Amino acid sequence: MTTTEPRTAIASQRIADELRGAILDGSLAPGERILQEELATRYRASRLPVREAIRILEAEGLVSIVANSGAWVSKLDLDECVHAYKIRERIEPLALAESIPRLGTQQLERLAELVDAMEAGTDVENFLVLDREFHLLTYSESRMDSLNQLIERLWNTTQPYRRAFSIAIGSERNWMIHAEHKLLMEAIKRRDVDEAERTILGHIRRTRIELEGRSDLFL
Amino acid sequence: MTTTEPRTAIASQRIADELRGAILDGSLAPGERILQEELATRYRASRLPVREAIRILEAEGLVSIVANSGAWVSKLDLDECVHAYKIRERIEPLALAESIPRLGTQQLERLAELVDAMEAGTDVENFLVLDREFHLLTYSESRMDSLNQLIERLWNTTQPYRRAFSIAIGSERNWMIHAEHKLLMEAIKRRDVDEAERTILGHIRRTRIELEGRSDLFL
DNA sequence: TTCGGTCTCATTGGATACATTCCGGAGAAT
DNA sequence: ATTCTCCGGAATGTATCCAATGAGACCGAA
Repeated sequence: MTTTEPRTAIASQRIADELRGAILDGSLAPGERILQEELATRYRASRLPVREAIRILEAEGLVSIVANSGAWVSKLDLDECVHAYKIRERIEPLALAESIPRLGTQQLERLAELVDAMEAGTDVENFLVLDREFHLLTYSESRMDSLNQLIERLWNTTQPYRRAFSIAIGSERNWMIHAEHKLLMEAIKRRDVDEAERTILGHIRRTRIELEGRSDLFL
Repeated sequence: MTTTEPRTAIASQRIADELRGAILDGSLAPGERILQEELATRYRASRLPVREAIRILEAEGLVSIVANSGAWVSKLDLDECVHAYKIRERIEPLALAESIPRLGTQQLERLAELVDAMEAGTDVENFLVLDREFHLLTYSESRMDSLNQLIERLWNTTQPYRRAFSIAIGSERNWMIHAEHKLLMEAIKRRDVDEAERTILGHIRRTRIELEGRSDLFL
């Protein structure tokens, strides 16, 4: 027993996790109001842990708090979403470069599985889950925790818009995404860091540019 | 009156600001324990706003909380500090590139003032303040709020170590920093984005590499 | 002497109760 | 009719009290 972590999921954390899940899976849409009292009754707790949970999510960028007024699920406008992608263009290549040398065979196999599953499936929700796991897995061995957390935060805040985008384009242009995923995976297998960095950069940038043309997704 | 911001500095925010200041100016050293009760009496508030303030700072990475145990001022090891610099190497060039085209004459003048003041002064605390203002000012017109906040967070968490480093090297090798600042400022004045990106990247990277040789600063 | 267990106390986590702030609507005056 | 004011209700912010967890000291036995 090496870890002395208190395993007690303290209420604030638990509630924050549940709320985050609800936002990511789309149950709570951007712009939706968050009532402290409502959450308190739903999760069988008092308002205090709820408040702390809301603060946690605010720090992660998933919730916006206005003093003396209330909290809402964060709503990005097109610009803010584009900004997130521009940041991703810069930092995800770094995570990839640090991670590639340490990725093991099992992880490479899992990447291949994910690519196949994405190509086979047509369900949007399923694609979102697989795509996320694929990319985050490529970064998983970076040994830069703070960086990986940062990346995950960026993915989280833009998740609703990735969903809207995926639904909007249908499975129409997905062949390009699949091709890029394959290129990326091949570069990783060859441990070709430079090529992998270029590929992920292009992948994110292309997506960003497509996004910039779909301002209709942001009301 | 355009802003409808509630001007009421609610207690949690106020306390968070004071605490952040205390950490940044060195009054609270990394590793130091944070007692809720003590802060409560010091800031004439109950423990509740203090708790929320601590959570806010935890989200910013300045404080570490262990459930049922307490809170401490975050302590980075050498690796974590190096990671922060590696992330900065990737994102600060972006902020600079976005900001340069929009920097105005007044801001360019202020940059020149800061460079001169840094060269003239010998006081470490003063240098830290000026250096920070200089760099953040070069990013100030990026119009990417989330990016600028991210950069500020990275500066904040590494501030104690920049202080220790500055003290350790004395004013000995500062001429190189000053030279880099001047190069950067010249590139900005010429609106030469590429050159500016290269310069800031090199500036951060060189500092990181120097830092990697001073593991003694981390106990 | 050293290791293990228990006991106590200090500190944090949570619940309830109260104060404060903000928003919207009704009503009156211009 | 429009605008200003005032009031009421609802939701948030804060304080106080209680429960629970963790750390350290003290004591006892090997």
